[in-house]
Amino acid sequence: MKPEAPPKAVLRLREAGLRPTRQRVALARLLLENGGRHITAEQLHGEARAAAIRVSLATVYNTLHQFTGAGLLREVVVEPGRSYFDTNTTEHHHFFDEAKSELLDIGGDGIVISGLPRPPSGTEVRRLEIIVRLGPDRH
Amino acid sequence: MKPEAPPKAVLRLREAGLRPTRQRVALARLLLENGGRHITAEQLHGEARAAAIRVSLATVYNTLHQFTGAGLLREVVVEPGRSYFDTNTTEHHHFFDEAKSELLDIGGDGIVISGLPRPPSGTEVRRLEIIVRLGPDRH
DNA sequence: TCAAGAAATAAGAATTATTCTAAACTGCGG
DNA sequence: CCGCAGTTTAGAATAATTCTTATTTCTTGA
Repeated sequence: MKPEAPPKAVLRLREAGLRPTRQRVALARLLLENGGRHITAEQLHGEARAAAIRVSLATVYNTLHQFTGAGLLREVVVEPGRSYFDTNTTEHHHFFDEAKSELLDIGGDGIVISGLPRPPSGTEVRRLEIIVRLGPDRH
Repeated sequence: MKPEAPPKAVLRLREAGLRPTRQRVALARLLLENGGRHITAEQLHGEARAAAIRVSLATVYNTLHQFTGAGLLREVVVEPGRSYFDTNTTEHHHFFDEAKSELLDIGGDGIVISGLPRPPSGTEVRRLEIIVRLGPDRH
């Protein structure tokens, strides 16, 4: 008799209303136990395979979207034809290095935007994102 | 003898170093003579067909990218799997209505952002974009 | 005005990321 | 331990975009 304490990932999933299945728990571990990541579905699938987690690519996509819906992840779209998922769900922004196709967080604290018009009637703001696109320093 | 003055679109293309071919001139007219548009390749192809311009989808894609490279257009990426091209190349930002999949310009004047960190070394800022994502007003 | 070479276009195949489908599997309440 | 709703899977399907190759069209210079 050893009443195992449920691992943290299992609790996070339950709180989010998602059944803690084998693959969701495994993916949650990869994602949520290493903060500050920006990862594509293919990359996560690769990491899962590398970690000997048997999970299909379709499930990786499903899971990423479910996590996003549950507020565990944030989807970031900066390149045509590819989505990144950000494990940082607090208010923040991004640098995007176009040469390396790499996202970098810009902490949300201390950033102030003034002069924005109010949204058109019938709509309200869901999220405000700043993307600072970077290229190689030409000098 | 009637020494036709070259239409404006032809001049714009020449300035940009692009040969004024039949299809480029036609697409330039559709795009540049109606300011403030946000259009996808498929949409532009549709408009061209509607205007009885015979042009292939591949050429529409090529042309949009060439125009973007030449600074006549700006590419805006807000949705996974689809690119918009913006005929407004002045400094400005966007509302994105997620329900209608529609972009709206936010004039760049009077918008001030403070508190941004400087870019990582080896890189420099190519463009700064603000995207304000909108959803239906829930009340 | 014409010919030749360079550049551009078109049609369809190919690619890439993602979503869908239908069947097999599994966590969980009873 | 049963059963079923919710999940997962493999592979097919889709959507946007890019590539390939042959053909066509600009431009230049004789």
